[in-house]
Amino acid sequence: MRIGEMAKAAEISEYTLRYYEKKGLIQVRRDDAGRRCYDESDMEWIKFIKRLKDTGMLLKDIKEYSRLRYEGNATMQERLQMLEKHREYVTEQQKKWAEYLGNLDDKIAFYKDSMDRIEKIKGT
Amino acid sequence: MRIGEMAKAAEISEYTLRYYEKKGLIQVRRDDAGRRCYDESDMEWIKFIKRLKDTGMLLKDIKEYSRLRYEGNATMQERLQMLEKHREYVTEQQKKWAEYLGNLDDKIAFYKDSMDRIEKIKGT
DNA sequence: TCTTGACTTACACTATACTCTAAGTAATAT
DNA sequence: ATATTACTTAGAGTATAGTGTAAGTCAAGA
Repeated sequence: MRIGEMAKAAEISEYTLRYYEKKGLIQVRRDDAGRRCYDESDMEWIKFIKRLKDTGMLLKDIKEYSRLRYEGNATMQERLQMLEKHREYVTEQQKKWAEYLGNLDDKIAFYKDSMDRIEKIKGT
Repeated sequence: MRIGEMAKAAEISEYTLRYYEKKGLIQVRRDDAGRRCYDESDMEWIKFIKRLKDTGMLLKDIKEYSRLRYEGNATMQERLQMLEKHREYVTEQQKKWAEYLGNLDDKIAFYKDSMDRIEKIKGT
């Protein structure tokens, strides 16, 4: 798979794919002409990067995880630790969002109530 | 309350307070010497801005909400609509985080299982 | 062979959100 | 009176994460 195909399949721009590679997040094989060749494992890895990023992991941390991943099985323990730490972060974020939803609902209820009162006054 | 005090109370830097004001998110009264004077209602507003920001609302959208807020009661309907739209966004984010937590747990389980297998092989 | 299109590189530019500096003013403490 | 501190402004600099451009290479079809 070359870069254009990969970009479409993974829903990520070619620019971003090259950028991630330059940053050290992805390592890609080249063909004889020097063009990037992606395979299924690259695809999975890119999708995983997207999830890490979408849940607030910074590229510099994803890069660190990536480095360990390309080092192989010996780094499994470390990677597991990173994921468990990130898991904590994710559950914290969930709490935050739940709390915020409560706030927002209160605010919305308050607005609705205020507007009802205004309507009532107008009606009298 | 002057800017230094406000910054500490709201846990936000003086730089950021000035930046938000310059951007049009906050409108602040000045004293005779031209210094910013914050009151309790500013405090509440600033805390609300922080929550909007923490839940992914862009400053330019917060600015729009702010503009309506400073315009007074006539804009309540519009603000309510913004909040309800943002509420949708927040619940979507919650779903996303829940889904991601599932993925992450699978990945963690997979790592743990892989490491157990490696241990077993070593043991034989 | 020529052209088209997909690729390559290095580097410049953009957006978002701060963060800091420089130069100056005003109020307060010694 | 003077030094210190807290403030003021405009504008520059930083971090993060892309996004786009320019110049050139390579391969495949007409």
